[in-house]
Amino acid sequence: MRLRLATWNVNSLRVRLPQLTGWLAAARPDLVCLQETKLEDARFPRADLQAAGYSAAFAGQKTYNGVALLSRAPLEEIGAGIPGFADEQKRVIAGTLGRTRVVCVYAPNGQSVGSDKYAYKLAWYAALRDWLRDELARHARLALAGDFNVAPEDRDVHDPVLWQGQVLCSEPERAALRALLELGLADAFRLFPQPDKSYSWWDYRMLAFRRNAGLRIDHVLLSPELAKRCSACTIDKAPRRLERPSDHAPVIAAIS
DNA sequence: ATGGCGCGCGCAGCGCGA
Repeated sequence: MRLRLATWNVNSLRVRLPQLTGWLAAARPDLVCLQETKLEDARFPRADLQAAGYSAAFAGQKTYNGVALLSRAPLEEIGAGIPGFADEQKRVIAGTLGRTRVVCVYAPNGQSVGSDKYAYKLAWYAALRDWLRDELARHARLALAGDFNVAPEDRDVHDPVLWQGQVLCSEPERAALRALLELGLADAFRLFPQPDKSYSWWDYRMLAFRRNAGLRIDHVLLSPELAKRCSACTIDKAPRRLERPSDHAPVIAAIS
């Protein structure tokens, strides 16, 4: 099994489709988790992606959220949402490729610490953890990838003092992410030596990308069976340099 | 710095993202 697994928050699939197809041709991933497609399912560009060599499974809605899985080989056991967690927001889609289970997530942003959206974020994380515990029991080879909207540690934050206690960096959010790691999942990016100041998201404002004022909030988490087969994990900053980019860069993991 | 950008919606300017 050789698998190149990627995740990318595209911030509107309609706008980013040309960049996505260009990136697919250049990076040649086998499986891609997309977030913030912002498309109803009837508007999903299935034919364009088929022409690019990928079948798709998707769960979308107008304007907000929306997730998809792109795969060179057919996916099975496709399911949207977290079972038992009623949620109008399309944030989760899962599928199985051979013996590998892939769960694509777009975690809630949380808006600000203490807000209703922050409470929803923590409840969503608790439901995700409970479900993943069962999924991991069923699938030794499991990848959980997406936009987690949490920077795990201060080294994942360009200015930890500025961000201390803020949404995306607060201790309850970091604890929620750690609870996933405590199920046995490994942060693929940290399995390898990485450059300092590696981030996956940069604000559109304040020349943040040029200043590398970013956060690492997009992650690929791997079960032990996949982690021991993982040979690399990198953030591809090239798409963030294009005209009209997504504010997120893709993260790609190689599994052998 | 506490705005600034970019998206969708829809046709003005707002809600939202992170």
